[in-house]
Amino acid sequence: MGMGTNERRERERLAMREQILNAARELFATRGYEAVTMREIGKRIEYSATSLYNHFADKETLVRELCRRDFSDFAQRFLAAVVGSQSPVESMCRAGLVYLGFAEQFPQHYRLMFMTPLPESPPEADERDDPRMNAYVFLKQLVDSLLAGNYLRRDLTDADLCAQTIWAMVHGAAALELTLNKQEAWLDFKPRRERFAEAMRTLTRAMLRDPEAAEKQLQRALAGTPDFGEPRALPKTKPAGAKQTSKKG
Amino acid sequence: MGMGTNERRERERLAMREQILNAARELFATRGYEAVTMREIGKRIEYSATSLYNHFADKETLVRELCRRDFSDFAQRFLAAVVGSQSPVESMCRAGLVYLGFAEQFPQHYRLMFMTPLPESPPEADERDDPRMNAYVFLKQLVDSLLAGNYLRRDLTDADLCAQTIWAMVHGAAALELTLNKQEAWLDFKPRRERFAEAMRTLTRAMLRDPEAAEKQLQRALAGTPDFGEPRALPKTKPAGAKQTSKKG
DNA sequence: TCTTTAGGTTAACAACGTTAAGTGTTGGAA
DNA sequence: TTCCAACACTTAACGTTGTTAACCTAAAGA
Repeated sequence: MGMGTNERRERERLAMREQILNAARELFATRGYEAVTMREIGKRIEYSATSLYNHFADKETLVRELCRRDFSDFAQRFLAAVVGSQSPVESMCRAGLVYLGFAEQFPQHYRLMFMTPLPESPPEADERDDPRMNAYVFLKQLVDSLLAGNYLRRDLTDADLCAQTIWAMVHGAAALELTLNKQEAWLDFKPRRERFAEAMRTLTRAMLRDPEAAEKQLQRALAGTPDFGEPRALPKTKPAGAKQTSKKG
Repeated sequence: MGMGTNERRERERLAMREQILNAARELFATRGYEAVTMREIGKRIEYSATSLYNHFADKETLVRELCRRDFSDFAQRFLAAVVGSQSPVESMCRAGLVYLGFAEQFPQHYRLMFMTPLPESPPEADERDDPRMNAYVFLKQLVDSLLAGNYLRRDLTDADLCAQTIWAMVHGAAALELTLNKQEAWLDFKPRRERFAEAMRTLTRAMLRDPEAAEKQLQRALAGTPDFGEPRALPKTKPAGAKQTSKKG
């Protein structure tokens, strides 16, 4: 007997791991990384704080595993957003709004993913080139198709430079608001929808050969994004990669 | 006798305050806010950590005072950069490069100023509307002059929206690099100069009526910015505002 | 039945920001 | 001169943090 014992233990171990991740996700997403303590995460799942260290080397690797999943979730939103799109220009408009919508709906995730310096965590081989895992790869493919279709201004030839410019614009529009989170009365910060739309318009007007046509696509994309919604936490995720981040791997 | 006693004490008190600020500035600028401890700042000036609390309520207000001065220094760089400028368009190009250059030269300061959520510190009355203290006011005045001179695209009418779009673009270009600080080999991050130039080109092409003329101004401004230089710490500052941030004010 | 091992616990550590309590020194008043 | 109050500073200490060490306990395999 005891044949399936190891399997069962492995299953239980994985379940515990998921419990930790889900509890941590919820806490981090509402109060931010630094404000959440290991003891608190432990209490949430009715374990002692030290037992978390059986599954994650430290707080940092715990949050990195969450980020890893979020990056994957993030990338897949782009893939989903461009299905049915009729031109690369339309895809670009939709993708931009997906980016901005993500930052708005999941601000704490966004903060961890793009506003906190990552400590030495180069993506795994399978994450590096897969647009389902790495949104930058998706963006670059999109720029490639814009280049191939001669949609871009003639002097734009470097796909990486274009991709990074696009990224910088949407990141700026998203991040500025997260830093100035409070309603700073003196600033007259414009409503998100206006700022996001103008950011996208800036990109299309600056980079595309036919900005007028792009304006129509942008309006359609905006209309198809009914509302960005309230900030919340990402839903729970399933193991996915099943990576070994544990100490006792 | 002892007539000037109080004055002398006040002077000594202020000198100590400056010592603390200068030590803190240097430490924060090289290792970042969180990595620096109060004990360490104290040791640097050969005092105990607790004596810092005679001058600043806590670590947070200490760093905020540094930020306050940096904001002022920051704003004055813009004023200095546009003297001799022959058109608002030229001013815009120069100002953009000043912004990006600042972020590059003083990355830790930039991080504190624009990438860390500020805790409830509305600017003082004299900082709110003075372009020497508040760079946003400078930027908005610049946009106003662009609007007044009919340099902007006809559908751009809201000065705040324009200013915030410009800000978002340059912030994105600057901040992305600070988050991805390591040379992430997989990303093929373009050299700063290329990315910054393209960010400015994006803005001028998207917002100005005559992008071709702007391109010339931009090239001139780029040529006038020989090199962004290496990251370092801001030089020491003099009391300036002489605000009372101390506990025993 | 004994041993090993995985997975949990409580206790403890070092470091942090910060506060409390104690120590001189100094300028002015009696 | 003597006393006192204010001040600048120091050392101890507190409460929390992330993390490690020491211990326990139940279950699997011999």
